[in-house]
Amino acid sequence: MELSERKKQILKAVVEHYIDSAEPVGSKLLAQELGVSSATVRNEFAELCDLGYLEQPHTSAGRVPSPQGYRLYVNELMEHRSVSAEEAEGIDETLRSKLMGGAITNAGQLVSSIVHYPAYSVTAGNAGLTVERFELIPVDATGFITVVMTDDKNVKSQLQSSALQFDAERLSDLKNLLNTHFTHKSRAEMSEHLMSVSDQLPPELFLVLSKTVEYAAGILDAASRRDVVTTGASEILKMPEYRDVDKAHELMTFLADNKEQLPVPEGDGPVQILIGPENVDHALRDTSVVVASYDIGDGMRGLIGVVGPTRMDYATVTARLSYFAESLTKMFGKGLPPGQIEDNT
Amino acid sequence: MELSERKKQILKAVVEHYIDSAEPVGSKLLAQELGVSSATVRNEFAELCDLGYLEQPHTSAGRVPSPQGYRLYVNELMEHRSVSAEEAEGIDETLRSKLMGGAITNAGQLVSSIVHYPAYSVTAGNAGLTVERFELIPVDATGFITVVMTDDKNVKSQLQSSALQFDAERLSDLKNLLNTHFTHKSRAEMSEHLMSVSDQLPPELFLVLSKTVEYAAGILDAASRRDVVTTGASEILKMPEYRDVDKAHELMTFLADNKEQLPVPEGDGPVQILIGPENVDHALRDTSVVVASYDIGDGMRGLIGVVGPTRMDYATVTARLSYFAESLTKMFGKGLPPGQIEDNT
DNA sequence: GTTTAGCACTCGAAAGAAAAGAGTGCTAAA
DNA sequence: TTTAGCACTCTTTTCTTTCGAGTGCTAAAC
Repeated sequence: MELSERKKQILKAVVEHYIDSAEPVGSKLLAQELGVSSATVRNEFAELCDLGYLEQPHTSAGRVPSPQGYRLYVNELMEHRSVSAEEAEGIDETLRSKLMGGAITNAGQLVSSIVHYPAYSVTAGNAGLTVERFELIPVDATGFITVVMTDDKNVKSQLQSSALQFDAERLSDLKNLLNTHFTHKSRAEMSEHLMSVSDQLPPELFLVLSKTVEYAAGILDAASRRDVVTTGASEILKMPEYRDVDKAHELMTFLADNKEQLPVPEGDGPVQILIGPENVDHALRDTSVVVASYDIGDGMRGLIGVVGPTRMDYATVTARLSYFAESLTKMFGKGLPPGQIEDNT
Repeated sequence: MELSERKKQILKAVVEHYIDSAEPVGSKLLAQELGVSSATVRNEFAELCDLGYLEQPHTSAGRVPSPQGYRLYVNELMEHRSVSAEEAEGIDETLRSKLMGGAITNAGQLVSSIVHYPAYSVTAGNAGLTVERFELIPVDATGFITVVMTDDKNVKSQLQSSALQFDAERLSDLKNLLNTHFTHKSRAEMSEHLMSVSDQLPPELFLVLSKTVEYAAGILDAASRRDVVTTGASEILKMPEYRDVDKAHELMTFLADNKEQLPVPEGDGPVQILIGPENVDHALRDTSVVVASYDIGDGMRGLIGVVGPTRMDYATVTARLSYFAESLTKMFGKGLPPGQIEDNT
């Protein structure tokens, strides 16, 4: 059953008042606002309660939106705001100054400072990554530099030393071996192949080879790992719902220790909203999460989320977060050279 | 004036009781413990108050150690505990499992989980670092890999592209140019030299050169930066002194936003303790900080600190922290290959 | 001279009582 | 269908009271 126009109006008003006061909203206030009597509003309240859109903390308190109420608000009632010029300027400025050659993992921190809720940032793991090319550069008698380029054109390198003497020729042989047999292979295939050549090589050489391969495997591992970074947890202490230290503590330790369980929706829309009990995780039962994804390039996506009480300022958060995500995407799209966006190499 | 033996004993007892109860300690309790009457203890209390070692929150409460009292306790009275076998095992285990190829910046997190106070970790900035060697590896017509080895034998690399065509010879020329004029130079010298050659080179070549030099300069910058990472801030919410949300909030935002101001003592001893007002920073006025430094190798030192209320369990924290720092030093000393201890390359 | 028993006193914390106030639900009239 | 009116419910706030731990001081005991 579709709600009457007035019921929607009332629900909207309740949600918005509650969002910025954190106090149950009573009939008198809305009566004034709608130009009807408080009794009328009360009747509507009662019905909205029956329908499950509102709740009352106790008999003689005002009404509070239920999760279902928030859901309706977010889906239909909320005015989709876009960021104001000043906000946009502020966000751009933040991005410019803080992300300059800086780690993508800091994205969460920036968002948190923009929306004033805790935020998290998920670096998309690239599981299918392989090595495109090995390069070995002699340094001295027993050491050389290993350079590994992955097929997303990232380059990592390390100094490697071995007991074995390596002249240029030998190094070149090793390099060829690596490039012919260990490129464009998955982690598992690399290990497998390493095993298979273990008895065809002199043991010292094999040792060096395996060290190099392990280094490369480590790079692939690191790239496939989905890293979650949370920031701004202390923001929640400003909110009345977390005046209760125990509640605050619960959420904060969750954000610190169980961040891997923060929602990572398989996205369709640009911004997704999870309200209270819609979160699978029990610890997030009375928080809401707003998540946006952005394009890193190479078809890969990063994810940023905002966590807050169900009484979250959805309109503002959604607007800022999606603007932020768009800006990030644009930034990457503009084709910054990989060396500059590459995270902390 | 030297305190009498009994006064010391009483002070010690007050500190230790207060450390684990967070309640002012009364004369009755100590009377029982020392085998004297409560009146005697009260007399001693009064004198210790006059001398500034104890304080009373209000007339009819027990006594609480003053910062000066803690100081005396830490300097003379505290039994310097060493970690138990189980603790040592636990710490070693933590180190082994979590630091495997892992970031040194996580040291703080480990310490925090070991001592149950917020912790911070400072990566020692190496300001005098220079580039030891450049290496350029051709990839395709317009791109090459830049490899930079610094004089601490760390190697970083990046893919660089340019509008200019680079054949092997030209690349080799560029490499020689870099290695002859831009190695073993400070950041400033590099920039300076770059300026001075700007008109002696064809502009396109100069562009590529400067990109490369800037990349190297960025690496030196990053290495010289003193990074501070804080973790475990939520630990404070367990402590009675931070049941007050506003206090907790103050400290937490300080740990999140002003971590650069956390004390970085120019160390002499292995572990340093700063008690309450001994901290210069106002926000740390009623917290204590315990800091230890560890050897990274190359003569460089890292720093880990623990932050907590003045009523901190100094004996345990000191013991665990110094054991942790020693273990870290040993780990580095054992000569793990640079590639493994190198932070997130 | 130091220690101890005794006792009146202080002050915060906890418990209880009372008042205030916001908001409701229901009924009956407009 | 809306509204005014009114009794009722609960929380919040405030004020008092009580309770008790702990003190400081004095005078006696060791």
